[in-house]
Amino acid sequence: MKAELAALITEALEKLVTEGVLGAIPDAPPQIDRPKDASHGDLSCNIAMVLAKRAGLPPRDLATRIIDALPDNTLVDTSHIAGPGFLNFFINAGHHTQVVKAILKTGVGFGCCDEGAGRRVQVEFVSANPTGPLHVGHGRGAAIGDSLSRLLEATGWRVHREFYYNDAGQQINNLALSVQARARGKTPYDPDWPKDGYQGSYIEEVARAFAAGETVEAADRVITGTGDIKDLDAIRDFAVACLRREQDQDLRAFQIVFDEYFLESSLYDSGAVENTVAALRAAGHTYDEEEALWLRTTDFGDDKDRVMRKREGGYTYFVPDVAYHHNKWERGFERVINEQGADHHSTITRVRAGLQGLDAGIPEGWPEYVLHQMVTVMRDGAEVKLSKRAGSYVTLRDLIDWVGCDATRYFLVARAPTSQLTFDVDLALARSNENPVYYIQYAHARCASVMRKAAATAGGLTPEAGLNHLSMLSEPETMALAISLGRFPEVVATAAARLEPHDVANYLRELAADLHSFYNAHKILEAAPETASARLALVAATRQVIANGLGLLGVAAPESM
RNA sequence: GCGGAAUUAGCUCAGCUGGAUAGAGCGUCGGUCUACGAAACCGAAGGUCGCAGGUUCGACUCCUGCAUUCCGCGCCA
Repeated sequence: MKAELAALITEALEKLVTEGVLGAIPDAPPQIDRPKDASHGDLSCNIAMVLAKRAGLPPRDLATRIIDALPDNTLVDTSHIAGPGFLNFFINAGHHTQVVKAILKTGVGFGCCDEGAGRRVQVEFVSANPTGPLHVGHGRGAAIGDSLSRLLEATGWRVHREFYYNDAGQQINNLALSVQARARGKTPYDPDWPKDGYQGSYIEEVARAFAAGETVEAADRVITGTGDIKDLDAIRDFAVACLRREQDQDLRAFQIVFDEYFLESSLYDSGAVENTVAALRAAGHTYDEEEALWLRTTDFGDDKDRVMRKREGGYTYFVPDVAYHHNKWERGFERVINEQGADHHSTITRVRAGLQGLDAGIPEGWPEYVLHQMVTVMRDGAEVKLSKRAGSYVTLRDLIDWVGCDATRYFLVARAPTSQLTFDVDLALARSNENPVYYIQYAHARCASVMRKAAATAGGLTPEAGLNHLSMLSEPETMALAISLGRFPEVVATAAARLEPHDVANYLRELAADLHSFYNAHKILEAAPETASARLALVAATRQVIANGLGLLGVAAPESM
């Protein structure tokens, strides 16, 4: 609807250009807003104020000229000039309700567009190292990353979901040593417990399984424990498989599916790391100093240069990081979006600097990043800091066990990633209007219930029949609901463009409120037949949009609760 | 000290990339079930948008300082 109006206004501007009132029309399409105040119409435009100076006319005079130049159309009922020069448009009521037809016809596809045109985007998220169960921070990353992926798919992108992990570094070594110590019957309280060892009780389970010779099947590997507690390599392989399986289970419980698990070790095996170093050297961005090899990242906006190869010989972690992202580029992803915790903020400059240093024609702002802030968990009015199994942090599994997958996903994705999140367990558990996820799901179930009732009634009331009587829809609550339904495609497009899934959550809250208001104000099935069928069509359309929206968040849309 | 994020109603948060009288939910107060789902609805009260400048027709939004909170700042990952 916005686009239609923008086109009309552009046409009017073109006419004013030929009349010599304006020099040239602006490059960008006119900005169309939805005013908060209903008396300002359905849509408004600020173009007269924007162009007033260039036209050499007072904004209100220019506004008059624009309105007069507007071509004949069926979209706009009336238009007014208001305030300093706003154009306010009242849209024909029929246009608002026609969206019901479009929704029922398009179904699950309503809200989607082809902005991405099948281009490929990779979304990397979670990327937890296999040293323990996923914690709530990973959960936030999982919820945001998956929802982002769904939004991109809905807007025409081909999405590749990827999970990257370090399967060979010092942290993994600590993991192996911890398991070995547990296998030898030691506890974290013993004096010879490994330094920086992992203390959670899950380590004990791994040790027991290894000793018992169990076979572990994870999403990307299968390993059998040898039981030889002196063989650190065997323990390492087994422990990694165990923790990967643990995380697989967490992700499955959270309804997240990845297309690919990418191993850091593969970058060494394939020679990608060595090739990256060689390329950076060849491009002349490196130098030797104090027996180490440095990358001149300050050439690319970093505040100091970074070591690539340490004095003792190994590479620092950011070298494989650069190799990994070069690999992503070579795989042909036009866009790459990395969803990470904000504590990894400093890697952005380094990775981008490394990629620029390769002189491979990679754009400066590539890859894109979405960073989320910390999550704290509140229960019974106090912060929860410990988990039974993991010890030092609250796990994603804890949250899912406490409040369920739907509420966990909704709460973790409903806030802007940039703001710190307090997860209120008691609120997420509440089965009342305190709880937004149930509020939205209830709206969906309510629609489904009305539809069931209609289908079971002898009168033959169907949403399809209602499509011929949409003109019966007229009351304020009814129109408000129809208008909200019409916003959905804009919400999806904006949320995808800004990489902000929480827009969808907010929209659904508002849509559910509109549905409930409508429902309480007007009888549906007991109205006169034509009105009843039209309202039933509106309800069916609402159910569809709520289902589509919840789908973008990875939250279920129950038929009954 | 440097970099990033945040600061909006008692609480938790939105605010459509600069628009009109700053919005929700919870909580508080007051109403609505012989009713298609009351897990709902309707109404009321509640604000110096952290502070101070600047940019312009117009600032919660952009710029510059300052304050406070969180996160980074390793030849760890």
